[in-house]
Amino acid sequence: MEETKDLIQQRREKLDEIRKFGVEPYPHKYEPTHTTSAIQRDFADIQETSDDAQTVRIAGRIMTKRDHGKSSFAHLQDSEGQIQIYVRRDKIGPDPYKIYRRFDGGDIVGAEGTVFRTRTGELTVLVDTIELLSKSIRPLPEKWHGLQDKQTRYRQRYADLIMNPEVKDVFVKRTQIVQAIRNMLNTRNFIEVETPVLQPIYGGANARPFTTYHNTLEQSLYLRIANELYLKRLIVGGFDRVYEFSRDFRNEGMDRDHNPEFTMLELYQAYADYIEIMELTETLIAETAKTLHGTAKITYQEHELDLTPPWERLSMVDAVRKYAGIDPVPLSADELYKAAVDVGLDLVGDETKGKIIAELFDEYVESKLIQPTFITDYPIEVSPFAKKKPDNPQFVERFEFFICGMEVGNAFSELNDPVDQRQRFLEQANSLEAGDDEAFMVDEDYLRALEYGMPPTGGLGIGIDRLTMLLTNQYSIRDVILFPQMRPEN
RNA sequence: GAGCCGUUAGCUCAGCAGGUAGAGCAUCUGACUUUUAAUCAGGUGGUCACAGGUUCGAUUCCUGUACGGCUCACCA
Repeated sequence: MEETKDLIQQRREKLDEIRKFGVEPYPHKYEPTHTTSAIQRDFADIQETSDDAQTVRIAGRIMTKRDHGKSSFAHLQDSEGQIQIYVRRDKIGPDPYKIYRRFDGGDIVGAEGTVFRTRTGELTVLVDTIELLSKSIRPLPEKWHGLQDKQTRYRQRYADLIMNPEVKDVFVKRTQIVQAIRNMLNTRNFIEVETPVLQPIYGGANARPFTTYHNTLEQSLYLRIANELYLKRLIVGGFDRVYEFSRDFRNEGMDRDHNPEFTMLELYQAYADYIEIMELTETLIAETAKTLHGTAKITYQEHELDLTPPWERLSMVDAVRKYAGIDPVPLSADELYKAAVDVGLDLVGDETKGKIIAELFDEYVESKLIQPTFITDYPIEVSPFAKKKPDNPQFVERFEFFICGMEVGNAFSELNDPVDQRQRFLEQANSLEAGDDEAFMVDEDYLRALEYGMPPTGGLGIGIDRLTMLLTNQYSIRDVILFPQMRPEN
């Protein structure tokens, strides 16, 4: 980049000078004996320098450097933390010290020495030898304020991770969340599988897809918006418990809790219904929180949350009654329409009763659900893959769960009646024809699978990014995705 | 897509009722062998996001564009 040419030029000159000393600035390997945190742990009791001091070898990035003439202090940072090193000319020799003087903040070095504690009490490695492992020619951000600019932090996540250790911590936790869930599912005899990202027919959710093209097949393909229909094919095939952490892609807006590509855990369990899945859900999430924090009570922004099961369960109709002040049950579609418009809902006029209930819920209920809450029994119109309730075919056995006003997951008793499913597909196809660009087409192969017979099955999807936001107290989805989607810089 | 805000040195930020810019840190030179935001002395570094307009003169005022942030809309 042109703007830092001068500083980069300076460092390239140092690079040349280092080479003139016969030192290769980009050697091939180094063998550390300790990480910084291992030293902090193993030498916690040490007082001063001792003659039988154990030699350690560490490797890391120089974060600060304080030269004092013939000696110098610096902090090295590795993947686990930082440790101070103390470099003395009379220890390492005059020529190595000249080379060391050309090291900069950002350089990656290996150092061997003994551990002691300085006058001010900081555990420090007194260096016997130090060598350059990789010369940095681009200056790091300032040490005190670090890197603040969000744009730079998202675009140059590497610089963000170097400068802001708490960022790295979030992503370590993200991995731990996935790992905790994986362990629990494996223990429960679920099998982790992989299904196509490139799909000839997209489905399993209402969303606009990304489209791509396969040259050899000479056909359009879609990046999956969900993997639901593939996992259920596997249930048909006899995998009774399957799951996948699925990177899904939706060609829609971006905001605090939407990124065009995101990760969804989907799982399917044969012979379970949505009530059983509800129990699994609250257990999975509470246990994940415990693995991470040792407790199911967490803080998210200004809210204190208790994820301990059982969570509140509220039917969508009850929720609308409670929060929107409208009881949809006794009302006709027309009456409900009028009531909804009266409270300020913006409707076109051709909505069905179920659609209006769902709209009322989205508008007046969702944001009020702070503590973890299951909302159950959705209108059939908005749930094309869920089984009808036996006692009321206008509603389905479905739940979503909300925490801090955010939808985190979605589940249902899976529709396994192939005739009913075909009918639901046809309704979607009609909507698509009519211009609903989030509806989807008939998936004949999926119907064929159902025709072979799918056991009664409960299915669940959990937004891993949003769950990570909650469990790591991050305000934006961009802070739990390493490389969030951004417009090009230029 | 709309509204508001932002973009000034490598980083973090000031500044200007219009008169072509400052600080701290980083960097460079010198001093300094237990410092830690090291210290002391001196220096370098800027197309003030980009393009137009108003003006004798614009980094400053106006308009547009780009990128970002927040809110809303859209959206699971």
